[in-house]
Amino acid sequence: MKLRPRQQRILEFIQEYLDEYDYPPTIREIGKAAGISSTSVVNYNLEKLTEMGLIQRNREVSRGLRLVGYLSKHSRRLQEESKVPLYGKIAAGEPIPMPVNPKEVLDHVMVPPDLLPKSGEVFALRVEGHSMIDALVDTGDIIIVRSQPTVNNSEMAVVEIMEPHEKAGATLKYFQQEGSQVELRPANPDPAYHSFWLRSDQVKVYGKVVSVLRRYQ
Amino acid sequence: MKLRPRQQRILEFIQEYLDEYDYPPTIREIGKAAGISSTSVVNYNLEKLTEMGLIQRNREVSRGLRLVGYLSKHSRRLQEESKVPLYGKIAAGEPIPMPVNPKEVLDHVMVPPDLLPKSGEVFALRVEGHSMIDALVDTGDIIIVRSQPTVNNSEMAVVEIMEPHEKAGATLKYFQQEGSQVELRPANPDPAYHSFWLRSDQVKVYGKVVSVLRRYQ
DNA sequence: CTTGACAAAGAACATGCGTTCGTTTATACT
DNA sequence: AGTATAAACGAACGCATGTTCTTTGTCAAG
Repeated sequence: MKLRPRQQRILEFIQEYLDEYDYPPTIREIGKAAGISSTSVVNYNLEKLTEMGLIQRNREVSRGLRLVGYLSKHSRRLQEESKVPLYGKIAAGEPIPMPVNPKEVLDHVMVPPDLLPKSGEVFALRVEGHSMIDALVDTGDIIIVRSQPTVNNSEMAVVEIMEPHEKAGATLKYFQQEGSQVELRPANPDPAYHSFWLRSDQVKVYGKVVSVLRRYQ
Repeated sequence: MKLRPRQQRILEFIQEYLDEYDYPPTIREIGKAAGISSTSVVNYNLEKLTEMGLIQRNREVSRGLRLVGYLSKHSRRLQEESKVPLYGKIAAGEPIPMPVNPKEVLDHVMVPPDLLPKSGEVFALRVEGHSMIDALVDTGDIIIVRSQPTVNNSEMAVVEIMEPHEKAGATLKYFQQEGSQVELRPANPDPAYHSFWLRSDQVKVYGKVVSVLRRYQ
């Protein structure tokens, strides 16, 4: 059984009404909002919605209905605020081609508000590789990145080495700019990891790392 | 103006009722719950509560009241579940006397559910010191600890070195037990940091580290 | 064309439910 | 004690609101 437009409208209205008043509407209020002149028609549709499990009713009780799965405005805001999109993996090591750009959201990560910047867009990435191990970031960690087109020197940044550079791809490194030269510096004493030096126009900055989450096991 | 017991009871009842039905009670339902025989008395008290700003009313409307600051059961659960008590600082370095025991809650930390273990009590500590730097944990980090009386070898643990040992105090170390000997091993190549060897009865285990949160700046 | 299920309408009905009012009982102040 | 104010009671009132019943229109199946 599928939802008719009128029933869709009724559900919408109930939600709007709950958001505004914190208690459910009466049958007549629903009727008015959905352009239904007769209370019996509203009742009829509410019964259908009940059968479909979308609402629950308490008969003989004024405003005796609840919207299944309804979250208060407050709850929704709370939940939405702490949800950060996870775009994919970031190489801490050799740059890997990575779709930071095509903002394909693979998943969402809940992040407590204390770990988010006061302003700005943020996104999350899962770290792959060991180049930033001395910066206390390693494979498996989730980093929270604040989107910004530039970063200050010595901040940990998500950057992309642009085509046609042979090392083209995105990577996580310390960022250091001297004139038009940019150094992308790893944080690993192992000589296998080394800085990249590039012209600033070969590097696109996605943002800086603002926090790190790690789960053991 | 202060709350009379009867008014307290009314507020309680409205909350309970909302938790159960998702819509507010009628005056008569309130009266019944609060042992008030007359609807006018309920009305009288609701007016008082409105003056005090504890509820809001829409006159002439059935169930036309809202509880100021009410959070749905669902919201409260969501908020409560992710709130972890912060007991204080933990030494990653020389043990410091620390009140892990007197469960004085200094603060609370919001922790996303993905970073919490499926079961068990957890608490949070702020790391002080550099001994675990090779384990990617350093000063300022927040560790989430699962309370448990024992840990497996090579797990990162919060332990207390018991009195009357000269180094008595709580500390964060890798835990390694061989027979009745316990090694508390730091993760810092600097020789200034070194393992402690103790008899197992000189060590009390508080729990193991399950996750780490870090905020830059 | 007829039938039957579905959707909608309108009216009538029966409670549900907030309001009002006259009265009575506590509580506090002088 | 006397008076004013707050708190509580019970009953009556009336609009609010859910329910039920009859009727009408639509549309697809037989």
